[in-house]
Amino acid sequence: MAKGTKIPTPTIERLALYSRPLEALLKDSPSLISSEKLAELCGVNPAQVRKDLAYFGEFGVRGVGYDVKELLQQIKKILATDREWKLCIVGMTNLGYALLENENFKRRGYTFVAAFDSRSQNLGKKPSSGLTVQPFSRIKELVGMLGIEIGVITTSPFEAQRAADLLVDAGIGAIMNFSPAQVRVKGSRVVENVDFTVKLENLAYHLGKIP
Amino acid sequence: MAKGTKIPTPTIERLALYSRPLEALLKDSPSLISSEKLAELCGVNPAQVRKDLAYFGEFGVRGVGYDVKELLQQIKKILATDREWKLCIVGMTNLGYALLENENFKRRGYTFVAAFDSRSQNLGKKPSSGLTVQPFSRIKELVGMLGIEIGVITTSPFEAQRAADLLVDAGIGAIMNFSPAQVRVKGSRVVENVDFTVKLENLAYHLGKIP
DNA sequence: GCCTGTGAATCCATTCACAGCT
DNA sequence: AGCTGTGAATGGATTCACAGGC
Repeated sequence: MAKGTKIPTPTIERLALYSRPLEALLKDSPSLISSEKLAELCGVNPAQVRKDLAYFGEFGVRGVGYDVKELLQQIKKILATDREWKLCIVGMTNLGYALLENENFKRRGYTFVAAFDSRSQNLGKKPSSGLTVQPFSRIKELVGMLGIEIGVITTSPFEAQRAADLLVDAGIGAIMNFSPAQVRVKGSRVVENVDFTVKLENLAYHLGKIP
Repeated sequence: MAKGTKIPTPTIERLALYSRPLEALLKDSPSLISSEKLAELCGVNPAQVRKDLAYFGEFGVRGVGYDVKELLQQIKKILATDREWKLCIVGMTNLGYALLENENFKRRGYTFVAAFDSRSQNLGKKPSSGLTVQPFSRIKELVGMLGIEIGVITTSPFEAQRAADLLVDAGIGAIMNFSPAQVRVKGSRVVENVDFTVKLENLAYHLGKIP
């Protein structure tokens, strides 16, 4: 596969998807898996699996399949999840707290090293071992000092844009926004808007049509 | 636009997106908006906005634009969010608790009427006014009795499939799964898998390529 | 003149089908 | 024989560009 090809976003998201069952299969042996088997576990098409992987190299053996352990390693390398990432949370809402303590994040090497809130009554609290809630005014200083790479926004929708601006100004690399307000940033920074009321509304739409 | 046309999922998700700024614009007057303006607020293409809306009718006036209030009403009707929906949470993790108390859900008419957990030490607690945590064994009974339409799974990945099976068996209409394990259900039930570690991994991928 | 509604054109992603390797 | 890697074919979704109505 030619280098420099633009990789489709759905492909990246599926790579993450593939890694879940692979992790579970690590203990099994023989640790080989076919594209058909993996596809079934993830609910996708086998050709899709092969094409996704082929963007990055030839990881399989024709007539045999993929080695589970090696494939997982390769995927982690591609996704850059073979190392620790430093995050901060902005907005100590219940959701912010839940993410801070989230086992699935920890397990994958996403570590929260700072927490911010704008409401003075929340400052100084310790929602997690070693973390003290800091005011927005310290975002710039701490993002730089601690080398924070990803900012997670869990404020109310009204504060989301301000939070994003502060993070960008602090030189953050990427933003994940959980508030139901689209945030816009200048430059080529990476932003994921994960508004899950949108997903709920998709469910409501489908349910509303049936009865 | 012909009736019976299959509506693309992205269109539904964007309709939800459009409704956010429209709600904020409700108080303004004159309460008119052009596809271009709305598109800009949501970060999409103006033609996209018009095409999305055209699937469902002619809501605008040529040469003028869309009436904010009426457009919002129409969108809510399409998405079936002009009424209350009854939900339950399965898995009283931090995330489960955060969703239960989530203002954005409440504001949009999504009401949690039951909460379940499998761990006996959590049973009987009252995470929210009027709600008592119930064992999995009561899912079937309560989903039927309370008329619960949407089940939200916030268990560990290891319990997610069992939770889904129990919900389906109880006759639930739709499932939203927050655990990082794909759940599969038989039949035509609607399932949304909202694994946000997948989104994080997308950010990591992009960040990993830059420096 | 202005902005919607929409066929046509383009772009992107998925699936098929088979050549190629073990 | 079996399963990967991939060009070709298909299927969707987005964008363009303009006709149509205020």
